[in-house]
Amino acid sequence: MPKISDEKRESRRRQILEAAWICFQDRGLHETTMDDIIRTSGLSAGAVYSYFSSKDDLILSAVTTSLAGLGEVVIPMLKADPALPPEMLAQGITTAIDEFTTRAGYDLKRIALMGWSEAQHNERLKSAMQVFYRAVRDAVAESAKSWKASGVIAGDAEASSVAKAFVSLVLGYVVQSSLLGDVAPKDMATGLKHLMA
Amino acid sequence: MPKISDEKRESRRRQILEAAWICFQDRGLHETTMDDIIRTSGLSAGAVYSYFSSKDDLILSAVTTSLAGLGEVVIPMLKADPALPPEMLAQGITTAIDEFTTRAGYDLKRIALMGWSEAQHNERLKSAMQVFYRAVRDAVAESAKSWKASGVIAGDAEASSVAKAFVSLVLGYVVQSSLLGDVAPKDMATGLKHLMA
Amino acid sequence: MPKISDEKRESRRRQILEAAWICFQDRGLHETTMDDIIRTSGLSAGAVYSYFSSKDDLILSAVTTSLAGLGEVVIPMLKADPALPPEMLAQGITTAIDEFTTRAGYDLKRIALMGWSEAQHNERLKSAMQVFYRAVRDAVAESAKSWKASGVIAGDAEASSVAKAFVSLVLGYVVQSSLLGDVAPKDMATGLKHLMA
Amino acid sequence: MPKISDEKRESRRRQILEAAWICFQDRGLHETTMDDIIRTSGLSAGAVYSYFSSKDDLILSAVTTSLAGLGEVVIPMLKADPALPPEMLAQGITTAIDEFTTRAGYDLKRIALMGWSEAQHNERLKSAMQVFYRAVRDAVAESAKSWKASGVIAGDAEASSVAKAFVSLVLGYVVQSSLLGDVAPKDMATGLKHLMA
DNA sequence: GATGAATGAGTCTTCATTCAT
DNA sequence: AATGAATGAAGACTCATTCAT
Repeated sequence: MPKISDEKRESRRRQILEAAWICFQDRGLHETTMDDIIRTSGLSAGAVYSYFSSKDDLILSAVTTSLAGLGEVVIPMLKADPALPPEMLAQGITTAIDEFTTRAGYDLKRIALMGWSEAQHNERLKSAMQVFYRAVRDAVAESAKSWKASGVIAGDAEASSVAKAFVSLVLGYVVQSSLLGDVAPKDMATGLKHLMA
Repeated sequence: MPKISDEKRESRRRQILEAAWICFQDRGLHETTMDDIIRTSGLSAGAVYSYFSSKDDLILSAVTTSLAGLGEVVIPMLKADPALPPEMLAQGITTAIDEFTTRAGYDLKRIALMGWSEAQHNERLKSAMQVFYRAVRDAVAESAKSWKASGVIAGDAEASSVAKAFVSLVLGYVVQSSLLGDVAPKDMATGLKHLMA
Repeated sequence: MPKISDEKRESRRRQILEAAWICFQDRGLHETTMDDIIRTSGLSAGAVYSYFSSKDDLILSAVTTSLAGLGEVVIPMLKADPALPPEMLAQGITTAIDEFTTRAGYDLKRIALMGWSEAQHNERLKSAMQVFYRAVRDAVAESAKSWKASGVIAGDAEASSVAKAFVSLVLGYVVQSSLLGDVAPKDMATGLKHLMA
Repeated sequence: MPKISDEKRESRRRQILEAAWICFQDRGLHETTMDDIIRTSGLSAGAVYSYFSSKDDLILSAVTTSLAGLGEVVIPMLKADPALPPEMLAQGITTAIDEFTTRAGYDLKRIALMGWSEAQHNERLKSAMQVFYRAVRDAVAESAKSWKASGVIAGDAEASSVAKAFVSLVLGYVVQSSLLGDVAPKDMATGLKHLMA
């Protein structure tokens, strides 16, 4: 029995994660049953369990993997040199989120929302998410320093507060988009700009 | 035991809701069992079910009641005349949220977060939440018009985009507060002000 | 507090029994809840329990009372002198059953059927029903003796077997009527007559 | 544990049905708990539910399967050519019922009785039973035509009424047997013969 | 006598996980 | 390696009955 190749393993994991995303966003993290995911993935129960040790593991992986993918898109934008000005960054990040999260049949934004909720009483998930969001916020704080240096914002502004407010704007965009569905990246950009005028 | 008085009924409902809030924020909406709530409330299963017809009903009531209470605090602030300027409104609302949501033993902000997640696949809850958040956003849009009129923001600003951005800031505050825990109303106020400078 | 009069008590019992008949025939003996009966009767739980000590008691009373009422109609017919000939008796009894059991909103035949089923594992009810049906069968056996005496049937016929067959015909009429609904007393009379020709 | 064979599946279903018959006749259809059946079957809850989707499904299957088995014994007798004369048919069918229904530890006649009762408020069961009993009655009507043709009964007899009366006799036998327990196939045969003389 | 809110044991059913094949 | 049938603990909800008022 030859060992399965690494690519094969990776593609199987992906296949299961994809199934999990679909089910989770359809039914919620805990209302989704392992059987839902198993059936959607097209694999057997045993197979799924050989890739993910438990449902909790699958939840953690589903949320953090989606976050990591999003990070790959967003972080470079934050590290752009020269730093993008606030309203362009707001539009850029929210647009990137929209583009990255909107998949065939599901929307990872909603998975993120579910992850925040789940993290309230799941320490492992909470830690993983905190690492991610703190990294994002730190990168925004760096941008804030550039903004101060280049005179885009006041020189006595606190980078950390600016970063917190900016991150709120983005997180709130995800909430509004998932819950009300009538917001666009443009709203964040122009709204912020006018609020800033 | 002849007919119970209306106040008594209301206080019993409250007692159950209080128990539900504690359990929900501790264990999550679906990870909480009815037995958890029943035990925490100090009542019997039958009694709880005579006030709430199902767990779903209890989830809906727990989330919407907490939202309604919050609305009573926030809406007047939005309707203040003359309208509070943006950064003061941001600080005022986030402070009010903190004060209203922080209870003995639990934090309703986390219940809100769970509600957003649950609303993704619970239409009744989603509708109820949409009504609330749209009302809030509409009120913010009214404030935005005042801001335009009084020259606080540009005359050609779109009130709706300004409202969407502002609401994002507040919603994002709730997320950041629940997830990272290191944000204060002051951050939103000063962050916004500096972003606006 | 003056004791309630006997007529009043009797009419209350009747009221509850009537409610029980309606519910039982609608939902079945065990699928009917005490609350169904309580609500249908228009009385309070306590009131119903002051007339019937338990649900089992109510089931027993509902079935036996309906049987007793039926007996009052059927027994005289069986004791008619001179005895009615078989096919007229068959038609007479089944017609009487139809007339007695068909009430506004329910049909006691169905209650009888439920009683037979319940009696399979309810000894008290079984005994009560056995007393009734044996009495009926004994009366039929008496008629059979008259039939032999008057030459309507063979002189060497066994009255007990004739009675058993005749009673089967009547019981089977109840089953067929409740289950298939397309039988009439006339069918029993003419069917029997032709089978006898 | 790869796919189980069809025979294995069938035998497992049988095992559960057998357990259900035992419990149902002991305790009644609704007084029997799923746990009773589960324990009696020797399987686990999950296993039982993988063969029968609900208690209702199990009730329906228990009753209709027993009916179907009985049909396999009785229908050939009704279709015998030349047709058996009435009293022989009566004795034949009731004897077949006795032989078929009496099992080690339980009696399917009682299950039939419970089925009739249950059918009063269970439409799916009612339909299934109606199909069966109508088929039986139609076959009896065919026999009645033979009887007319061969002069066993009057030429102007109505086959349908004769069939209805005959079926009543058989159904009533089941009732009397289950309720009073002192009837034998012979009683139906001789009782009918003498009633016919 | 009457009321009806409260009790809590008991029921059906689900579902994460395992392991014999 | 893979399969999917089996497990059984746990969960939501019901309902006969009681008893404080």
